[in-house]
Amino acid sequence: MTDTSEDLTIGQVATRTGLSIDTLRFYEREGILANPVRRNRAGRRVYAEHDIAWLDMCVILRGSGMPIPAIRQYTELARAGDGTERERLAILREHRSRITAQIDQLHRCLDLIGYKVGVYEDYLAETEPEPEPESNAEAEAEVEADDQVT
Amino acid sequence: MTDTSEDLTIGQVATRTGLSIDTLRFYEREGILANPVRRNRAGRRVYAEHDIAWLDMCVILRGSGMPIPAIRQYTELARAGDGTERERLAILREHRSRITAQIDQLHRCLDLIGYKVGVYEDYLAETEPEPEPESNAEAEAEVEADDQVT
DNA sequence: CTACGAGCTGGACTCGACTCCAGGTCAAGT
DNA sequence: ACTTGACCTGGAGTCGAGTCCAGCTCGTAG
Repeated sequence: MTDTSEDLTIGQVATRTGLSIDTLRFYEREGILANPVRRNRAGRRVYAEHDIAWLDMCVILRGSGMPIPAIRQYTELARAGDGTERERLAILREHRSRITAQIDQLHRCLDLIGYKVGVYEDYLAETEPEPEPESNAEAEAEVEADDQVT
Repeated sequence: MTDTSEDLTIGQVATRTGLSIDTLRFYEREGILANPVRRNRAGRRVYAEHDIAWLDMCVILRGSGMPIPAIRQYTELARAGDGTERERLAILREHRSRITAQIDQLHRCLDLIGYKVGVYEDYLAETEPEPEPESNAEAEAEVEADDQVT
């Protein structure tokens, strides 16, 4: 069942997931594919549509900083099937809390940067109202260490 | 000027910034300290209060994923002083846009996880309404590969 | 005097996540 | 028959960001 339906080569999977071929093989070695990849008689990998879906998920999780061991753990539980739902849920919840913490941290950084950008914008608006289209004049300005700009 | 005011040892800076001593020396080698660290006659590093402020900023920037070369670049401009404000502003703006992109990405991941958590919660609520306080019974459930749980 | 704790240096090591490479196989096209 | 392109393997290399270590120097306390 589900045999001649929609088989994909590693190249196709690479273009569709945005991962490199090397990374796909690497992920396979790392055991984060939902099920062992089939091979054709030439020994080449044969992927199915649902591998794409799984990999898309992996891409999102990786993009959010989930380390490969955690993804592998989740994958193994999913492979094991029934009875592992609680653990999978725990993994997801934990990663979610890490993500929200990370978002908070990023917002703190945004605040900092927003403040600094404001300072610089004000400064530049004061001192140089015109954008000055063409000039590579090197200004050897007074380098007086000012604690103003932190 | 500003000599005997508030000198700090590397150990104090480490505890106050949360960075390790090794990391502080590493950052110094990487050139992301606003000004060269002074030394006492024994050759030991002597930090000042404003180094803490600068390092706190570095910690925030690093925490938001800004790579060390970018921080160094910014630092060098800040060291160079007047005339580099435009460039500093550009660096900040660029990093800001990377941060917002990253936040978006994290939110997308949160959506995914939120969805999955919901699925698992519903599933567990259906099949096991009681939290079952004490039980390590290993349920060898039917392991039928279901595409339901992606 | 000796021991200790805190620092110092240069350089090696680790870790995570890829990325690259040499050398080989296979199927299809010319 | 031969070339090409896509794929294979095992293993080495890279990169970023620290982290660790051996062996040394101080200053102080017992």
